Formats: sequence, structure tokens, C-alpha cells
Amino acid sequence: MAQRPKSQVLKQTASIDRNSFEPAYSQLANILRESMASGILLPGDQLPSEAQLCERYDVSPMTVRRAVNLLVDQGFVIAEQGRGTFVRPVAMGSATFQLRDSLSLFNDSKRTIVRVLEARIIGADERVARKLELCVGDRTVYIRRLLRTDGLPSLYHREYLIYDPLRPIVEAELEVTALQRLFNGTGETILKRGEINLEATILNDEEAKILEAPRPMAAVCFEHLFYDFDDKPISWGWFIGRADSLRLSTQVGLLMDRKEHK
Amino acid sequence: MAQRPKSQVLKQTASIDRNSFEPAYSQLANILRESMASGILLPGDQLPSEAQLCERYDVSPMTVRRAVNLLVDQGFVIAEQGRGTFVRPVAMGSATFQLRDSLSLFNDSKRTIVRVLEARIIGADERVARKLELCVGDRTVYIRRLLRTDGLPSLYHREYLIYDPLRPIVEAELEVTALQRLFNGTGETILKRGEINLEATILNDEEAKILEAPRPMAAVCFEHLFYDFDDKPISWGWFIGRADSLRLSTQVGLLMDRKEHK
DNA sequence: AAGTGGTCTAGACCACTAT
DNA sequence: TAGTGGTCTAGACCACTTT
Repeated sequence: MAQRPKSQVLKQTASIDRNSFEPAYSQLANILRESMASGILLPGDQLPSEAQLCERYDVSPMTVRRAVNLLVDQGFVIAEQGRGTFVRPVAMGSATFQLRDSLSLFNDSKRTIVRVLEARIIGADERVARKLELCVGDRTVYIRRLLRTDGLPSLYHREYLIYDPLRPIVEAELEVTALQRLFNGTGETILKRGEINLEATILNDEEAKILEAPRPMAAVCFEHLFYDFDDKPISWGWFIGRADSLRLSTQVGLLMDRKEHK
Repeated sequence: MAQRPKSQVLKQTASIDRNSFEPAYSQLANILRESMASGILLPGDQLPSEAQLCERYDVSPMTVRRAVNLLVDQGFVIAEQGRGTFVRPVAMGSATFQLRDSLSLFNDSKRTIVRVLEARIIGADERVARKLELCVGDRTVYIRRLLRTDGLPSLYHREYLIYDPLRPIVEAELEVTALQRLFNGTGETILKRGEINLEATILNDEEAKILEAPRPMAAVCFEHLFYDFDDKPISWGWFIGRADSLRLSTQVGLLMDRKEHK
């Protein structure tokens, strides 16, 4: 079959290769980003105007616009109507931590198994009732799960679900694979949206025992609250993992090996 | 002419308002998102094809494409060439934590002041030398800072900078405002990129004393490593804050009050 | 073969900013 | 007034998937 072109050819001429499989707008965006990475364009500098870029690289205005929009969306430049487009300085505040990238536990389900430690129906206490917008004493499903990665305990999960015999969510959520679906998105859910909070904590006796951790041990807690399509909360719970096995990382600034689109 | 696909009976509840200040592509994206939020389009459903959207809302293909691209970029739908565009299920793995949104400390500099506790030149130990790609004993600038928000200690920062008398970075970094620039990006930096790691930890004696925290106290640590335009590391350090005043939060799924563009 | 999304053209008009 | 970015048109060709 046809060979695949090596797209990582340094564009010393800095022009658009019409025969490349890489779209013109993406090539142009990379050329501009390379200029920033090499210091030709410094923070605060103004990019060439769109008309200039059209002429310089022989592409249509829409293509230039798309390339510039890409850089705007990625946070590398800022466009101001009537003034111009300018290179943004590297700012730590723009750091974004991707949960999926950090939790490799969920990326390959072969290494991680989920075990349900407990699942029973209990009445909501004051705290649960407030979170799930129930009355104290209303029935909820309380589930405790332990995730093991390569045989070692990695995450301890506790969750309260609204008990509704008309809705088959309880059965579905109990399945060990249901949890992974939340992370890789391959499954179907009836969730509409959710809120997730991350905070640092210290393992208590029970958590340390289940996670087989010495005490005192720092830990990360992901609290989550999910809503259905009627905007009613249906699930509240939290994951707890040892700090030494959970690290969120990110990069800010210019990275030339960044993936474009799909 | 062509027959209507089976499942695509999306009723037209809204149309594009040509006199609105909101661009057509944004209006269309909102209409589609509303369909998802209200359950008319469920996870896994296929969106109407671009040609159908063109005809139904009387806009050009480029406008439809831009609206769909917006939804793709925001993670609400996934477009597959040759197949169609489909509504994505809510997945916890797509959660992204924005450092800027979570650290209100840096958003208004009036409430937060930076005090330099210590700044001196010291030789690099083995650990520092490895991080900054120096030789053990090379001179570095060690800086300790304490950030106070509304008078209360909020973040404790320690940083090692490469000592270079030819570069005025030391003077600039020492300024109390230099730190904020890293977060709000209003200032100029000579940084090209950086890596940031977040992890949970437990305050040690010194940290607890400086942050006026009881022990044991869970804490969040942001380790950062910054590079200049030659891809050489120039700064390594970490912020430590009490867990009870640092919480990262995010939302996943459909949010109708989301801001569009700038 | 038909339908889908992916890219691109060569202009156009508008709103805004600076001079 | 000139230059800038923001939006939009009405098509076109291509690659891909499904039937």
C-alpha cells in the first residue's frame, strides 16, 4: 500500500505543503507555533495580519482564520478585534489537569479490576438527604467498591444512589464495568451532568486498612455528584486514593508535538 | 427526494435570529446543546447531518460546520467521518480542573500579598542539580515566599532559580508582583513552557508553622518546573497550601449557561 | 452508489481600533 | 480613514463508511 508520509519534516522554508495529508490550516498553525517556540515571536508580539498571512502562504482567509482560531482556542495567542492578534505569555494559571490523563487506572481495564465490597439499601441520613435532595430516611443504595490495579488496591469508592425500583440504574451501576464507563465514556449512561471536586485529605483508619496503607498517609479525594436529565441528583460519592499513586500533572506553554484535531 | 432517516425527527423548536448579536454558529450550537440537555438528543444519538442542518436552519455549510466543531471541541459530541456525528455520554474521565478557576488567590491581587521570607544564593545539592540540569555545587537562588490572602497565610512557596548574572531574571522574580504574573498572565516572562504536578501531602513541622495550621493537616502541593526558550530549566519549586482552603472543582456534561468564545 | 464529515476557495459585509 | 479581526455565503472536491 501507499507509504505514510513522515510529517515531522522541519519546515525551513516555512511554506504550506499542498501534497501533505496534514490540512493547510494545521500546517499554518504549526508554523506559527514554531515561530513562538523558537523565540521568533515573543510574548506580546503581534502576529502578521490575516491578510498578510493569506498572501504569504497563499491560502484563503477562511484557512488563515481557522489556523488562528486554533491557536486562540489552545491559549497560545489572543485576538482583539480591531487591534490584532498577540502572543500570550506562559501563565501558570492556564494549567488544566485532565483527570483521564492522570488516572491511568481507567485507561486499560485489563490491569484494573473492580470489586464490590458492599451494596445495601439504607435510609438517608441528614448529610446524604441534603446532597441527593431527599428526605431523611428515604431509601438509598449504598455501595462500597475497591479498585485494584495490578493486584494492588488503588482506589476506594463509596457511593449513594437514589433508590428507584422503576429505574434499572441500580442493576447497571452494580456491574463492575459500569464504573469504568464513567471514565472512558464507552458505555451509555442516563447521566446528564456532574460536579466533581478534588481535595487533599488524610486517610482514616478504615481507609488506610482497605488501601493497605501505613498511617499517616496523605490521600486524594474525588467527590462526585451526578444529575439525570431532569436535573435531579441521582448519585453522590467519592473516590479515595493514596497520594503516592495519584499525581495530576499538566504542561503549560508551547509544546510542538501536540496532537491536532482527530 | 431522499427519504428521512428513521430516528431523526428533531422538532424545530427554535430558529436562528438574524438580528441577534449572537452569531449564527453560536445560536445553532446552543440549539443543539439544548436538545441534548432536554433529552431530545440522548447519548449515542446521531445528530442531523450537516446538509439537513443547513436546510432546516437556512445557514451555509460553513456555519453549520463551525457550530458542530464547537460542540466537538467542547466534548459534547463526537464526529466520525463517513458515519455521522453522535452525542457523547457524560464521562468522568473528561473532567478538567482549571488551576486559575480554583485559586481565587491570584485573581484579585488586592486581597493577596506576597512576602519574601528569604532569598539567598546557595550551591545546588544533588536533587536540585538534577532538576535544573546543573552540576552539584553550582550556584542557585533559593527563594521562600509566603502568600497571604485577607491577612491569613494561604500558600507557602519555595523555589530554586538558576543563578545567571547576565540575565536579569533574578531581580524580576524577586518582585512580589512577579508571582502573580505567572497566574494571570498580564506580565511578561521569558518562560517558554512549564510542567506542573499536583499532589496531596501532609504538612511537616516547618510548613505547618508558617501556614499557622494545626497538625496533622492535609495539604496540596503544586510542583512546577519552568523552561526558557532554549528548553533549559530555569526554575524549580513548589507551592504548598492547606487542603481546607484549596479545592479544585469542575463540571462535566451539559451546562447551558456556558460562555461562548470571548 | 449514496451519504457522511473534512477541507478549502474567493470573495463579502460588519464592528472595532488606531491614526 | 485605513487596518484589523469576526462572521458568513454558496458552492467545490475529497476521504471515508455503509448499503
